[in-house]
Amino acid sequence: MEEIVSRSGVTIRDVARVAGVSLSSVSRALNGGKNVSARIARDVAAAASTLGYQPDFMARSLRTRSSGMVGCLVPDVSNPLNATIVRAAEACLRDAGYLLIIANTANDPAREREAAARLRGRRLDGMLVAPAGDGNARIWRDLVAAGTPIVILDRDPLEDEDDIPSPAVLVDHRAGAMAATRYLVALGHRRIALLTADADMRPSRERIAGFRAVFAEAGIDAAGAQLCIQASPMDFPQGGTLALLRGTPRPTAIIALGTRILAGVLRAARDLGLSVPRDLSVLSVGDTDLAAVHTPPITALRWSLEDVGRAAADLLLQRLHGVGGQAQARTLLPVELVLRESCAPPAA
Amino acid sequence: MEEIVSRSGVTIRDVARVAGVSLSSVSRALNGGKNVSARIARDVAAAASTLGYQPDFMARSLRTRSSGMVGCLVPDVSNPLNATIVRAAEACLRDAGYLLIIANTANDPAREREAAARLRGRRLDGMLVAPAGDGNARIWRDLVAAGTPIVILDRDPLEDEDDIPSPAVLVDHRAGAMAATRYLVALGHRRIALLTADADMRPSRERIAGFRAVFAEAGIDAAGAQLCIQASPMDFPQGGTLALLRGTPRPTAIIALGTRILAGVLRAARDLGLSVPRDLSVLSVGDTDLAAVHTPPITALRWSLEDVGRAAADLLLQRLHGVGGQAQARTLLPVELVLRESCAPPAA
DNA sequence: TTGAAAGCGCTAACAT
DNA sequence: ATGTTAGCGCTTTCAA
Repeated sequence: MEEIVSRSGVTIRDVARVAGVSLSSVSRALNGGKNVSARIARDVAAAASTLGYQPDFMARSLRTRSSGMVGCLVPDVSNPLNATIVRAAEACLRDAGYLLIIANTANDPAREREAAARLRGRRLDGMLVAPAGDGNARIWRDLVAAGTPIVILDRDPLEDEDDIPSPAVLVDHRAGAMAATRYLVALGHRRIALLTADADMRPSRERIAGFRAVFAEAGIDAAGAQLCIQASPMDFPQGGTLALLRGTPRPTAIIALGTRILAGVLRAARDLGLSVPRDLSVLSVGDTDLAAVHTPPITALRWSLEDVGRAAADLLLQRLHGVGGQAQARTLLPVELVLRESCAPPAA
Repeated sequence: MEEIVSRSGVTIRDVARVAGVSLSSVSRALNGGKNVSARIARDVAAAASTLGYQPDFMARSLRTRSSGMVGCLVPDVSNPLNATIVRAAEACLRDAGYLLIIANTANDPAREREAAARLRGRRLDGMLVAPAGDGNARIWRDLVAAGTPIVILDRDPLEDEDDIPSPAVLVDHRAGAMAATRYLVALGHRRIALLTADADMRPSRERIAGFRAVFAEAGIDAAGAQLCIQASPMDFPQGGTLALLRGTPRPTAIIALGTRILAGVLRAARDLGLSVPRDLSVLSVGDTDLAAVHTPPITALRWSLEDVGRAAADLLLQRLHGVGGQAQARTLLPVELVLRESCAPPAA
């Protein structure tokens, strides 16, 4: 089985010539394999491998109007959470023969528009997207209308002209936040602060809603539920927490939305000489090394990022392969509360 | 300036018809703009925007033999270090009009081969790659030989047939490791363990070399330099460290190569009731939230991942745009020692 | 300066 | 079952 390295530029024509058959026979043999005699199949395979033939996807795409590529728009791949999602999605899509194209949007609608425009001419077969905001829904709706299958990642599902929501992978942040808040309330906390960098995206919104719902259902004075929302000047987590913890009355527990925030909270607590959990209970939304390894280890809300990526890829593949009709257009992933040592009853 | 949303399928032909000019004039007007009268330029622009024309990159690529895409092969995007590099590179390349395609190789040569094969037919204009090992050099050399510009990320540079090494972005891990080791030695440590999950890739190799070099140059008994290399069963960091710390004599300081390892070390120290830095000094190679926020904060070796990504993208763009000849084919990035509170003189 | 025409490499009718 | 032909949408000679 000899193999000559292709110096690029071996076309289907060359294969046809070497195999002594027609162009289309080669195409058929190499693709479907339908309506191809054994002899031709064999000769073509031999010729192709001898020449080191590699089909040209550009040309193929031009004909078939499908690129074998899927776009992925995320706020920021360097965020470990997103990165994990992307990796899982990439693995699924790769196995199905697709290439993943990533574009960072920095949660910036302008960037997102730009990316959408740039991807439009590329004939992407589908998109995984975490939209930056609602103002931008139009650009996605356009893509949807143009027939590009889209799967939304943990954001509000878009609705098309017929009010059919696009497929989406959602995480049950509300239930998670409720579990976390209930846990703190059960420990005796009545002044709980929730720190977040945004309140607009679906995940934060849902968490905040869950947080409030627990206060309401428990009949606790809602004034105890402090919301600290602060679009991020770089030092927000630490600075914001310092301010919060210096206030009176001080919250006895803090729910930190995200690794960044958690880091700030822990730093601030240390700066103030507050001991966790004796002086302050800390609960992280999102489980990372930082939470798991910190001293003391931080109780955290966790959900499977791999599952998010996988589910998104599956939903998309389902639509790409046209299976299952409209079934299972939505996936809701559970959130789990990982009990560790950062929460305790408030000091009397 | 009215704008009608394209329902996809607006070709250059349509623009030509609407603008009342020929196909080629549109192409010229839209691209170079050379040899185009002002009138035509205006009419074409108007028509294009009215129709919401988007050039078809597939078709264009077929003609020009360049896809406007760059591949990026990394072991694992979900590793925050890689992810940061990827993000920085993506930003640079995007600004230059390129799309980034990522492929995870899991440091697995087989995967890498597969990815290389899959990307070959796509006419990628270039590649950023962190090769998984040396056995695979051939597949890259083939690509290089076929004319695809490649930039190596923090791995041994490949050499082509004429022994010209490929462009590469290297981090000065050896100097970093030396600085770290010297620091510990200066504190009085004589039994220092270096924990790593691999010893083959360039970064680890260089660090180990630096580590040993310091022992040699200081004339310290090399037996004090304990190397703990362990390809990762999932619990290696913790388990391996436990074993190490139970041994006699126990190392008084540990250098942890990577976040994963650091997490394991910290966990193990906690399990054993060892206080950092009183009973054990810990130094992290690679600076992350975990190191910065831990109690106590961990002294760490840091280098700019953004710079790695940016430098790689720049090197590649330089070659893509054919500027600068062969100049500046190599970038060596510095490593910095961030002093924090996890290292102290060993207990007497 | 502009237009006509020839492909890029491939797939998919359509004949045979 | 196999071959012939006509494009996919674009850029690029080559004439005019």
